[in-house]
Parts: sequence; C-alpha cells; structure tokens
Amino acid sequence: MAKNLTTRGEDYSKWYNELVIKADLAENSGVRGCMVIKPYGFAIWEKIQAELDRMFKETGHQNAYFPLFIPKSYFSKEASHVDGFAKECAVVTHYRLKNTNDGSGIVVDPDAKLEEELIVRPTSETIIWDTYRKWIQSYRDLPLLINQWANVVRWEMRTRLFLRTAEFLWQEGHTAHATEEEAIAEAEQMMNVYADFVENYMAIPVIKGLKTESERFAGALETYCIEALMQDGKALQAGTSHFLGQNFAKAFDVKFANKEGKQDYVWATSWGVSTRLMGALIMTHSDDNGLVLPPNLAPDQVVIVPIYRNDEQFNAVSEVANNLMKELRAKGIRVKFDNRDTHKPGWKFNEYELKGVPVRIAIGPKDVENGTVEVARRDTLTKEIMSNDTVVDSVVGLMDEIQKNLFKKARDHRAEHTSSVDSYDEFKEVLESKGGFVLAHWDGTAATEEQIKNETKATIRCIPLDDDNEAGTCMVTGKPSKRKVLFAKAY
RNA sequence: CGGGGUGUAGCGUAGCCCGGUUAUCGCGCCUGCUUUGGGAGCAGGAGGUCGCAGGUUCGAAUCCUGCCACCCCGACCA
Repeated sequence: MAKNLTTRGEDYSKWYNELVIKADLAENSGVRGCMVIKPYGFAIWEKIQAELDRMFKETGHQNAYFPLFIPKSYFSKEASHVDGFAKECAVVTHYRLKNTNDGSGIVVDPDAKLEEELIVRPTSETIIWDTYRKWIQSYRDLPLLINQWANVVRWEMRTRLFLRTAEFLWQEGHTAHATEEEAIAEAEQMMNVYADFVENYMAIPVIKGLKTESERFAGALETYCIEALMQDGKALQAGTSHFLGQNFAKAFDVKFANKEGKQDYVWATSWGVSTRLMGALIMTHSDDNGLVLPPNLAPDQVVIVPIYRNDEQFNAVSEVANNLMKELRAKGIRVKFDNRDTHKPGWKFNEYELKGVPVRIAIGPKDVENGTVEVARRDTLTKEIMSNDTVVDSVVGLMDEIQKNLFKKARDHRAEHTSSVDSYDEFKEVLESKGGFVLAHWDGTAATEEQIKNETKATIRCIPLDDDNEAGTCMVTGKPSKRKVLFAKAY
C-alpha cells in the first residue's frame, strides 16, 4: 500500500498534492471545492469517456444534451427526489449585475430577480422527464435510451478532490421502457457494463450488488451498484444504476398508448459514473512513486526517453527511437517520444513514473551500438535490456501483462481485506484491526443498519448479487437473515 | 452550521510571543559555463500590496479591532 495514502487528514491531502498535482492530473481551484483538471488528467477522463461511450452505443444508447438550469418547480414534482437533493442545490435567483452608484464595484441588480428561481442541476431526472413527456406517445416510441455527458453541481458541505467536488463531470443515462421487466433488465445491464469497464479497463475489481433501502437513490425503487475497495481498506461506490419504477413517469405524467390502445405510465432507469472513477483509479493502483495507470486507460502507454551527450548521439538515438515508435504505433500502441532537450533523462524518468506511464523505453549511445533498448515497467519497477529485434513484440505483450497484473494485485488485495464474520464482536474487531469488506448477516431492517452505522461507522455497501446465499441470523438482533451482506467503512 | 487551525515570491517556509537597518531559507524560474544511463554542479540574477481594512506608535509582518479566504474535525453525499 502506498504509504502516504490514508483516509483523511494531512497525509491524505499530502498524497494528493504530491502525487496528483505534480502529476498534472488536477488541482484544487479553491473555489468551493471545485476542481481544475489539468491536461494530463483530462486525457485520462477522455479515455474513460471514449470507452464507456462506445459501450453505451453498443448497447443501443444515444447521446443528447439537456439544460444546466432547471426551474425550481420541477423539483417539487417527485417528493423523495426533493428530499434527496434539496439540501445541496445551487440556486440562480438573478440574471444581471450592475455597477454601484458610487463606482465602488459590482452588485447583483435587485431589479433583475427571477420570477422562478433556477436550480443548477444536481442530476437531470426532472428536466429530462419533463422533456420525455413530449417525446413519448406510443409504445412505438419505446424504449427511449439516452445518455448525457455533462457537469453537475452538488453543494456539499465538505468536498474532497475527485471523490466529492462541488462540480463534477459525469454521464447520466435516462431510459424509458414499456414494461417493468424491460426496465429492470436495462438497469442490470448497465450495472454490468460498468463492472465490465471498471474491471477490464481500469483494472479495479468490483462487487456487484443492490443498495439497501436507506442507501438507495432518491426516487428509485432499486439501486444497483458496483463497489470497489481502496488500498486503505475503505470502500468506494464506483457506479450506480437505478430502477426508478413509474415514480418519475407519474410525477411528470409520461404516458404511452400500449398495444391494446390503453394509456400506461412508462418504466424508467437512470445510471451514472463520474470523475470519481479517477479517484478510484488513483487510490487503487498508485504507489509511493506516483500514479500507476493500466495500459488500457493510459493516455501514453509507452514513453521513449533518449540519452545523449551531443547532437551526433542525439541523431543516432532519435533514429532508433523514431523507428521503434513507428513500429509500436503500427501495432496500435500509444507511444510518446520525449525528445525535449530542456530536461535530463533522470528528470524524465521520475516525471513519467509520477504520471504512471506503463512502460518506459530508454535508448542511449550504448544501446545504439549494441542494438538494444532498456525497457522499464511501471507496475513492477523492473528494468530489462531487450534486443531491437524482439522489443516490439515484447512491449505489445507487456501491455496485456501489466493490465492483468494490476487487476490481479488489486483483486488479491481485496481478497486479503475481505472477511466473513458471525458475531457483532468479531465484526467490530475486524473493522478495527484491518478494515476492508466485511460480510455479515443482517436482519434486513433500516433500524439495525442505522445502529451498526452509528456504533461502527460501517455501512452496508451492498447486498451482493453472487450465489453465496447461505441463510443465518442477524449478528446484532439474532433475527433471520437470508444471506450475508457487504459492510465497510466508505468514502 | 458548530469546534480547531493557517494566511509572508509560482510552491513550501523563518521571523510574530518580546515592534526597530535593505523581510529568512529551500524548491522552482532566468543567464553563463561544465554536465546528461535515476529529479546535475558552480557562479550570477529576477521575483514581495507580509490575506484585506482600520487602529495604537516616532516606527507594524510583529500589538489591537473588524472582515475575508483556505485547511482540518463533525452533520450531508456520486
């Protein structure tokens, strides 16, 4: 585990400051917990977007865009939705500024007060369902499968870089279906898409499951989620997919004529992942030398660093480097040749380690002479001299190997930090001593869940969807339990 | 919103308690030479509304008052 990675407080912020900001990922802009994402960090986000977007389209979805501002009245239409978000909404009340009469500055013009205030979207269900009403008349208009890439604002009382910023980037899918079964299938499908992406691209193992009633999305009948375990033993919700039933359809009067010609309310889902995924990526793989990026997600998969003393050597090394770059690119690998003469090799080595580039190739005069290059892996921090004849194939193979190795490392770590307990004392003891995921029996009531949370700070991350369905009795109340559920302290 | 803390160069800081020359040091930045296979060395140089506004004083980074911002802890949460 990266030694500077702790849960909260000074060490945590130090970890982010030293690793992330130096690694050009992001910096805290200081404006109410907002975040400036630097080019390198944004390149990672763009990779996440690109792959997810492809997967959404492969499952029949289309992109659209809805307004940032939502009339306040829309929110009051779905009661539980209001309860969930009312406390964290930014509200636009005026539309104009003016100079003060004495010229001392600018103030909000009191004459420019809006008739109805606008909410800066914390999520887009309301405005989207208001729109869907106009789009849906017949079963022939269904299913409506739409995704939006957008920013949203949640005025959290406390923020944390990547995990909980006041404004964040995300995608939100909103679908409408003719039947309940179809909507449930959609929600499950998207949970599976998320799990597939997070495991195979981000190399982060996840547990698929259902949220308990108290942890459910505001307005949902069922919330599917994927839960990941970070290096420090705390859980992070990496994505959610909600079955919304007919709640929003009823609230926004979205009806369709079914095949029998009768009016019925549509069935809905919504699902989303955010820039929080980047936090998960960092906190799962990084070590004390900086980020460690899985090859499938790294903006640069390979960086070539030249070593030279003079122009003659630089030209010789560059020729080898350019050829190698061309060959690797022909194999579909993202390669960067860092031929800047403004930084020395040692400086570059550290720079790319900090940035988590999976493979670094160094080429110097000795290599040119010997027909070799030095290949270094970011995940194991090992170096190997390779012949020019074999290096292309080896590097191609390394992409796969590093990807698998990172996933395996993360899965092994999770296995070591997953416990199954039978008593409340044991539960507390495990949480205290090693943290991580703890499987335990629970009686299914919100009251017991609340008691456990108050006494241990652990929450039910999910009711796993695996086949391990052994019944038992609740560790707190002794009442019957259908299966063990997944507890952890969470971010 | 409650509790604690901090504001001095791009970043990190000393000085503040006990007021007194030109505000300290490191990193970074610029110039030159030597360097370049793991964050180079030497020499020279640039860079400051000491968070803001008042007050006390011959004199304020330092003392007093008010304000602002940020960080940490709690409640809230993707």
